[in-house]
Amino acid sequence: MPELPEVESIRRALESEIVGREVTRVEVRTRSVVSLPGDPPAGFTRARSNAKPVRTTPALLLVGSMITALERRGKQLAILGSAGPAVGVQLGMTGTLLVGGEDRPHTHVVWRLDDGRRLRFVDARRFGLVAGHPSMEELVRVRWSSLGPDALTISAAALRRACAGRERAIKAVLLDQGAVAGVGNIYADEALFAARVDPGRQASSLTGDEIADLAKLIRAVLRMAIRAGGSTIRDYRHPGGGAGGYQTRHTVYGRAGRPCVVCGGPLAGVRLAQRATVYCPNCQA
DNA sequence: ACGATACCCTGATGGC
DNA sequence: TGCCATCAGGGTATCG
Repeated sequence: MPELPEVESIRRALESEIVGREVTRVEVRTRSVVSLPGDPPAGFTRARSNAKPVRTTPALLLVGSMITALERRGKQLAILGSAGPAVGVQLGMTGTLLVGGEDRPHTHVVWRLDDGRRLRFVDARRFGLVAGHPSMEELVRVRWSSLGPDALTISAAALRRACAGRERAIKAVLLDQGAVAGVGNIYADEALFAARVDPGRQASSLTGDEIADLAKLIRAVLRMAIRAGGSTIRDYRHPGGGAGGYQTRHTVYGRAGRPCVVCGGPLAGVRLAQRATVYCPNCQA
């Protein structure tokens, strides 16, 4: 659900709220959204849901640690603990991290902090994951090593490498986290429109100039979205509960059939890489 | 190796 | 109103 700008907005908000706080206890309410060393692969655990009793490995979930930093790569978050452990958080489609506030349904993990507040992982669809690791190095090895370069700072050269030899559509490449980390369905369409590139173009067919332009516009679109606090379409909320503001600035996402903001022609809605895709057939020829 | 598919799960929406 | 089908911002496993 949340793409890079939403995850980065959450990271920044949490950074000022919880860095420096000590975790005094953790409550795992839904074991199937938690991954710990020795667990079977995610799919297996997922299918069996809560068949296993809750296992307590509090230190790996930061109990006894002070939170020292929050890091992000693509859409992935990491919460670092002073005693060594690091917790990876993947928000999936509907996941979020909240501090304080009202209790909510679909709360799966609750960390109690030394100032009395609680950090919660809430995720209606349960596509998200909270993963405890003994160290940040281990988290990076297990969960981040397969990610491509971060989209917020992607260079033209890096995007060229991601597209080289790829016969798939450029949009499919942008959505592939192993090629470019952080772009999801909204910002893929927005960046491709800004760059005037047809989302169905074969990635390998883009010229050097087109790649350079696209890389620059991916960075620009993501930066603007972060500045606006991300896009709130359905569920996304800041850790304090507020909504983002970038959804009012979408040029194509969610606007199929409506006029293109540049040429006035009707925007096309198609299905590409199993995702709803909106583009201007005239501007993105 | 790559690309396309199925699947994980709940909730909102639109058509009948 | 109620029911059903369809659709969602994502990631992974598996198959060809």
